[in-house]
Order: sequence, then C-alpha cells, then structure tokens
Amino acid sequence: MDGERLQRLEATTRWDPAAVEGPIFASWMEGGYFHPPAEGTPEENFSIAIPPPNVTGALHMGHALNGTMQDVLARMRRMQGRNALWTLGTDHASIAVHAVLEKELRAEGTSRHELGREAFLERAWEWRRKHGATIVSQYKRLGASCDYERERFTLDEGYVRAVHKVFVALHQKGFIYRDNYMVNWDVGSRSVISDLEVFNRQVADTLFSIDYPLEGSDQVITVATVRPETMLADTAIAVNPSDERYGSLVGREAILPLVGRRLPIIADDHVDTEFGTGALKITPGHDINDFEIGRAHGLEEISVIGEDGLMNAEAGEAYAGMSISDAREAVVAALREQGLLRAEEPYEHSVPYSQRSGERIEPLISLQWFCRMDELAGPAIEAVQDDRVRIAPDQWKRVYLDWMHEIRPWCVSRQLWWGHRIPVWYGPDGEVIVAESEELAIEAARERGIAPGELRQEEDVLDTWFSSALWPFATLGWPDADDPLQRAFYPTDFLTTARDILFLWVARMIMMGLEFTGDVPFSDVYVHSVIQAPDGRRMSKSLGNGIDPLDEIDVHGADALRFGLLAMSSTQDVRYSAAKVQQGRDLANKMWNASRLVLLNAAEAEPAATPARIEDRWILSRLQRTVESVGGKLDSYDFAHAALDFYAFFWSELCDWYLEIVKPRLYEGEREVSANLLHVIERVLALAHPLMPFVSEEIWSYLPDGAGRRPLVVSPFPGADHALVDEAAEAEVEELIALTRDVRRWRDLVGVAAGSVLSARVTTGEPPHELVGRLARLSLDGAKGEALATIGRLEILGSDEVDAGEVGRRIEERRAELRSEVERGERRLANEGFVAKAPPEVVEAERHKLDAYRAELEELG
RNA sequence: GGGCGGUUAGCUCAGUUGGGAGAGCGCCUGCCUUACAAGCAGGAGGUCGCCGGUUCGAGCCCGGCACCGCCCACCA
Repeated sequence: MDGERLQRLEATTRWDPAAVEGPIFASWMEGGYFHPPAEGTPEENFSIAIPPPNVTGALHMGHALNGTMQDVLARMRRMQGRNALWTLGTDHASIAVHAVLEKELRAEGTSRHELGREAFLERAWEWRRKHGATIVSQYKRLGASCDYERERFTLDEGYVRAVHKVFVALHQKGFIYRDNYMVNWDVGSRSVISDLEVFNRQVADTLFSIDYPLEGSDQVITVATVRPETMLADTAIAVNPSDERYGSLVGREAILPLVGRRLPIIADDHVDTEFGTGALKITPGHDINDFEIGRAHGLEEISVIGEDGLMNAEAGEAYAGMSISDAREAVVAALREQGLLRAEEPYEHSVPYSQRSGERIEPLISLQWFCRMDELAGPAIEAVQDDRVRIAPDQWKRVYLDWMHEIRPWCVSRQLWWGHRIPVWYGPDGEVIVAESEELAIEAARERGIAPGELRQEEDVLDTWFSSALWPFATLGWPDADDPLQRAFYPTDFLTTARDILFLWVARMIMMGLEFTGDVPFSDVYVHSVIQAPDGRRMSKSLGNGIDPLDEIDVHGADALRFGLLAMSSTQDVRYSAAKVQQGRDLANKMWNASRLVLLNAAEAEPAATPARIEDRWILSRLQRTVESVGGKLDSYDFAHAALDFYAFFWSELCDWYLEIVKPRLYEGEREVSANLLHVIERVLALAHPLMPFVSEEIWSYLPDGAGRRPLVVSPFPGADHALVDEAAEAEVEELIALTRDVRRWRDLVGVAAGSVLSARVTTGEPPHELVGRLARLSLDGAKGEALATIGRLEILGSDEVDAGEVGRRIEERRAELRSEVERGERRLANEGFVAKAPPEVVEAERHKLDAYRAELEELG
C-alpha cells in the first residue's frame, strides 16, 4: 500500500459513500466487466432482461428494489464464473409519452392534431433524446451491473423489425384480426385501452326507473338504469325467460320514450329477476353486457356517444353535441315532464375508470385490431404447470393459471402516434395488406393491381405491451437468424417483477416466447413485495408520500439502500423502513472500520485459513456456515434472510466477538492471526459483494497486493469449505461466550465498575478458557477467600468493588428463577402422556435440563 | 359475487417439518475501552386478533368469527 493510501485509510474513520461510489462504478465500466462476450450456451451462462423502465420515468422505489434483486443475482453468478448478461433498455411507453407531450402542447395553446403526426413524432424523439438517458444513469447510481453497451429501446430499428414480424405472423395464423367490437374507450387519452388498464371504482350514483309504454296497450314495462342518456341507443328490452311476470310479453314490443323506436321484448338468461323490476333495457352500443346480448340476438347496434365523449347526431337534434352529463340531465328532465320517470334512488355501484388518464371509461363499439389469445395461452399454461417456468412465491402460480384459463381477446390497437405503427396498409377499395415493411406492402399491392400511391397505412399504433411482450428475445437479436447473442443468452434465467404486471407483461412474454422461439423466455419468475409508503399507502406523487431512492443514496449510500430494501423485502407488501436503510448504512460503516482495524494492524502475511487456536477454528467454522446459508438463500431468492444472516455474522460473531478476542494477538503482530483475519475479511467481502458492491470493492482494493488483484466484481464468490466446519470449536466458544455474558450481566447487576478486575476461581472440572478472564475482566489467579457468587463453574470472590447486599439480592433472584424452572421441568416429566408419546430425544433433553437446574440450585445452597 | 394475503414487543417485520417467542429501530442503565458514539457492555418490554377443536404439547394444523389490505368479475 502506498503512503497516500495508507494515510487515507488511517484518517477515514467513517465510510463515505458519496466520495467513493462514483469512481468505483467508473472503474467497473472501464474494465468492461458488465459487457460479456456472446459466447457459450444459455445453460452455462446467466442472463436477465431488465423490466424496461418507461422512457419517461425516474427511478422509484419499485425500480430500486427490483434492480437490486437482479443485480445481486447478476453479480453473484458473474463471480461464480458464469458469463453474465443483464440486458438494459427502456420502453417507449406510448400513453405516458403522449400524456407528457400533449400537456406541453396544451400549455402552448395547441394540440397534437394541430401539429400533425410527423411533427409530433419528431418532438417525441427529441424528447426521448433529451430525457431517455435519465433513468439509465439512475440505475448506475444504484450500482446496477447492466450491460450499458447493449442498451435497447423498444422503438429501435431491430426492435421494430421484431414487432412487425410478430404482427404479420400472428395475422397469418388468424390470431390477429380486425373487428367492430365493444372496447374500453378512454375519453382522456382519446384511445381504446385494454381490459387490464381499466380499474373499477365504487361510485355513488342514481338509479332511475323509467316506464316504457307497451305497443298497442296502455300498460308500461319499467326498466332501471344508472345511465338514462344511453336509452337513446336502446334497441330492445330483455327479461329472464323463467320470469313468469313477463312471459306473455316476450315477442311483443315496447316504445322507446323520447325517440319512438319500437323495441322488441326478448328473453335472455343474463337478466337477473331479482334486480329492479326484472326488465332490462338493452343498449348494445354502450354497455358491455348489452353488447353481448345484442350480438346473441342479432340486435341493431346504435351509437349515440362519440369518441370525443359528446353526444353525436344519432342521439337526435335535441341532444347532439351535449356532454354526457348534460344529456343525462336533459333526458331525465324530458322523462319527468312526460311522467315516465317512475323513481330515482341513490345507488352505489362500481364503475370502470382508465388507469391511464383517470377518466371514466366509455364502452363504445369501435373498429379495432384484436389478438385472439386462447391458442397462445395453451402452451404458456403447460410451461408453468410443468415448471419450465417456475413462479415464486407459490400462490402467484395459481393466480397466473386462473387468469390464463379465462383469457380473452386482447385489443392491440391504440389511437396514438408514438409507438409501433401497425404494419397494415389499406387499398382504395378497402383492401387490407399486412406486411413486414412498406416495401413488401407496395410489392403486395402491385400484385393486386393497387398503385403504391393509393396505399394508406393504418393510423393506429400497437399497445405498448405488445412490443414489451417480445422483450426477452427481441433484445437478443431476434428476428435475425442465428444471432450470437440469442444463442448464448436465450432463454434468460430470471425475471423479477411486482405482481401488478403479471398478466400485463409476464404472461404475454411467456406466450410470445413460446410462440416465436419455441422456448420459454425465462426459467424463474420471482414476484416481489410492493414497498408502500411509511403510512401504509401506496407511494405516489399525488399523495406526496413518495421517497426518492436517489435521495436515500445521496444521504446513506447505494449499499445502504440496497441492503435496506433487501432486508425489508418479503413475500408480502411492506412499509418502507428508513431504519433498515440505516442498518445498511451502519453495516457498511462497520465493514469499513473492521477492515481498517485488520488492515492497519496485520503483520505481513498472505491471507490463509489458519486455525491456530480455538477461536480461529470457531470463526472459520462460523464463516463456512454463513457462506452456505447466505449463498443458499440467494439461490432461492430469499434476499431478506440472506442480507440479515450476513449482518448477524458480520456484526455479532466477527466484530463483537472474534475481533475483540484476537485484538491482542493482532497488536502483537502475530502472523497466524493476521493471515487468518485477512482470509476471513477477503471471504466476507466477496460474500457481501452482490449485496453491497461499493463498500466491498473499495475495501478489497486495500487488501495486501491490492494492485495485483483482480477487482472484486470479477473475483470468485465463496463456497463453503466443509473441512473447516468444526463443531467442537463452535460448542466450546459458544459456551465461553455464554459464560462471559453471564459474568457481565452479574457485574452489571451488582453495580461493579466497568473497568475493575474481579478475583475469581474455578470450582470444578477443567478451567474455562483463559479468554473468559479477559473478556469478563476477571483475575483467575487461584486466590482464596469467600465466594460471593457462583456463575457456571466460576466463583467470584469478595472485594471492595462489590456490594455484598446487591450480590445477595442477585443470588436470591437466581434461586427463584431456578426453582420455577425445576418446578416446570418436574411437572412436564410427570405428565405420562408426554413421557410416553413425545420423541425420546425431546424427553431426554428435558431430563438433562432438569438435572442441570437442580445442580445449580444445589450449588447456590 | 368469487379468490388471495395479513393480524406476533411501543414501531417495522422475521418465525423452516408442531417440542420453552426473535431481529432492527425506539426505550432504560453504564461506558468518549487506541476499528467504528453511524460505537461498546447490560437491561426492560409479548394471553402471538377472538372463540372452539385436534394433540402429551399449538404462533404454527382444523373449523368458525372479527377487522385490515389486494386481485378478479358484465347484475342494469
């Protein structure tokens, strides 16, 4: 170590992440360690495709947790010698980008339609150039070991080819089709959205009962609705076929008030006889149920609400151009005037809203592109059932399978511009040409006698999730045949995600992966917890209760945040725990300082496991067990326990006990203990590196021969050496620790000054290890005198330091404790059922304990 | 309407196949002991939501109830 570094090590008594993390990350990048060659096979290699963050996004706690978990695995596998690729990239996020840009445009007093498609897209690309790198640089702050040289974007050139190829192939198979169908119309973004982007909200509404006169009669049939304005598009009335009240009416007609249209009265099982009057107005154009009933009965479909959310001409002169709520008021007023409004009552029900814009969904019939999912779902169900894709924790496997069994067609078109423009061209007479590129479309058009100039490309783009579904293979060179990346890294190994995109994304990747590569896209899916705000609600901008991971990194360091997130993660949702992050910060600091102690005091020695004494054998044995448990827990994605096991070993066993025990040997310059300490530190840093890469890498650079070492990021991950496991040493040192603690507790209780040394002697058997004397500040010099107290096999002798009255009190307390223990043991062993039925070893253990308590009680007199 | 998860120390959470309830933070006491006060030593604190059952033995298994949260679903 050169003088300057030595001085820095001596002077830096606190781990200072802000000063160190940047340069360390830069050195990793410079080394190219995150950019593996496209060699080897997927079985030998390890790969992860990052869930691509939105290009509009900023790193939030979800990314931080998710990214940390992926990085832990990527780093561990890399250190285990696997060729590890963590693919990075961003998602173009159609709706999110539209939201941002259209807001800007509104502020400028214009709109995208005024601007036009081309100019809008230019602006979007410009925006992406300016802001697209933000989130990528934020992943670097976290320490994410992604391959930044192979960054992908879901709209880059190769990706577009992949999307087109998939669209055309699915169309050829007949899975993708165009249809007039009921869709979730989002008035806010002026686009259709998929079922998965709709959420329901309980709303206090009014239920109106309306009389519809029967044709050729002075009777009426009463229907109930919360949306009277849609009656303008009614085309039937339905009753349940088993409903005796209406049996005679089926086949007759009613007259639609305000409009005058004749409505057939039909029978359909969907109608609930219990609800309202048991008669249902049917509006196929504006209600999903009614739409299905309408299709089943061949009813006319009328639309009175337009895509702009206003009443259209079909609604009639009186209402056209009105907003929906105005139209509702107007319709209700008109009905009231005509005496047809039978009742109004408050009514609470669930209403669909758009997750994107927050606006109420308008069900409309619209001409859209759909993808049939049932045939794609079959293989994806099998893959999960037979564990080619493992989903953990277990309950999510069933959630996935349940949803897949009920899967419905997916509406893939969106009335937006930023995205993959659907590769479909229309001829002048409604000809439809689906092609992978414009050139191919033109060629196909020529063959059909259509001039290129007459071709018009579909205006709509694809749902963003359509391209996301291809992510694991589209980022690895697909559809280029025989791409080396794909050969080396597909299928990927691991995917971690929050549960909210299990259907939206994970399920679709499995389906598309199987369909287009013939293989699953990943072998393991881990569904992680959602980190809630400390108040137990979801972190959100609008609630203002979010915590920015970058702020936490600034204050406590990336390692602290990583450790904290891992430690607080769970199989269930958890509240963000600032205390856990501080625990991580404290651990990083402890690692730094413990290493300083060793590095500044060790004699010149090669790191080597040197079990010279009992305490050395003990720490080596404990290290093996820790290596085994931490590694095993990471293998099974139990990140929280891996982190906490490491913490417990490092803090308690290594620092609190071993370092304190061996300090004198270290100060004396003993080579054995120096070698052993260096060995232990080296292993511990390597073990910690996936969890806390910065602090471990930094300390690593100070190890002897630091210059000649490979950086920790590419050094071997430790495995347990079973030859170093030593149960006898563990038992002996653990007894020693227990005895030390007993003595300390006693000293504290009787109020002996912390620094004073007490005389003591051994009563029976082998003397306890000499270390107890030092750790508990006893002088075991065989002095004679009256014993004040007996602790294990030690007798503490009287002196000026000790208040005899306090000692008496302490002894009486212990006696009472022991008497109750003896009583408990006796009672238990007197229970015949216990002795007869409990396993013999449990009974035997109970007898042993009883004997020990009796003996100690005896000793105390 | 179905389904899933939760209820354990003041707070946030762990608790492997049933065999004397744990961690971190907070709190109390004593220590600036030459790695670390972001530290060290010690301590207090729990009818494991409620009721019943199985068992020699239940935080854990079974049944019921209460409250909290989430997902799915076309009752107007």
